[in-house]
Amino acid sequence: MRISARTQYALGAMLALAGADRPVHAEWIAGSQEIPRRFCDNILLQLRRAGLIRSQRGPDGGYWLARPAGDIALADVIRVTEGVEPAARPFPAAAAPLAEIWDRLRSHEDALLSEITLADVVASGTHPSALAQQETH
Amino acid sequence: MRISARTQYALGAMLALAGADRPVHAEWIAGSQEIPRRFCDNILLQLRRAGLIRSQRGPDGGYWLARPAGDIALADVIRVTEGVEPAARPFPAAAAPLAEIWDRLRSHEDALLSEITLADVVASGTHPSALAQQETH
DNA sequence: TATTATTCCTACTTGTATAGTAGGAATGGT
DNA sequence: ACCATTCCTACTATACAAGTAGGAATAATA
Repeated sequence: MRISARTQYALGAMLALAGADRPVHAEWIAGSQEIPRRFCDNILLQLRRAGLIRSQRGPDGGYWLARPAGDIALADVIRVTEGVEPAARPFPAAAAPLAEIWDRLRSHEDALLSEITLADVVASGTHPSALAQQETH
Repeated sequence: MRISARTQYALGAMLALAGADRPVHAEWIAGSQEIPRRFCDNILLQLRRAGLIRSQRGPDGGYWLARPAGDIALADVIRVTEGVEPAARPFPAAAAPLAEIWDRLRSHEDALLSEITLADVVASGTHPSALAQQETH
């Protein structure tokens, strides 16, 4: 389970937005999440194009979530920054049974990341037990 | 869950050895698993140094498993080829709750790959149901 | 309308890892 | 002596990740 810096930053930015109650500047996001300033711009742009956040230009502009934090899963963010994987090269027939295992792992990962929302993670910051319950249902 | 070509090949090679009942040549392993010939050498060398396989030089030399296929987990092979991850960079404090999630995913992955052995995978080639039972105990 | 702060966009640079290849030395059977 | 094999170091080429550069577009404010 590879997590690129880009993805980590994107999730951080989304969590920052989830915790804010009004539009915030890229400057502030970058600062609070320790994201290199211009790289942050770059990532926010990508998130906006994907429809996860919205923005306003000019002084007193900023960014905010396009949907409530409870409606955005971690997987939604990750899919954007990691892009869609280029369909693994043709499998050596002899090792085919492994494919089933990779599939199982991928499914589990996908299920978990799809059911945890930004709101869950924000809540887990204050209620440390919140996330622990996620896996059970 | 990233699987490099190297790891995929290494697992293929190990499965090939698990299915053989006597020492086999790198030539044959490379052929049956569609591994580039010299890259295969390279990988077998790494597996031998890690103690997973043994070898014999000269004509009629070859490779074989160092332990029974039932005693070698997929994770044993993967740890060798993927090396040990270089301890993720310091975490932006603001996104700390994510660390817990990455940990959970990694643990699950590790548990699954540690309990499936080469023998299990070989068996699943003939009994397609064999692998499906693994996750339950 | 000029100024200024912000988002927006393309393209570039640089570092690192992956996927292999090259050339040959060492070994062991015949 | 010969030959097939494993063994070993080092090299190359490509792709991707991480981040930077330069500036255009937009919008509030004076």
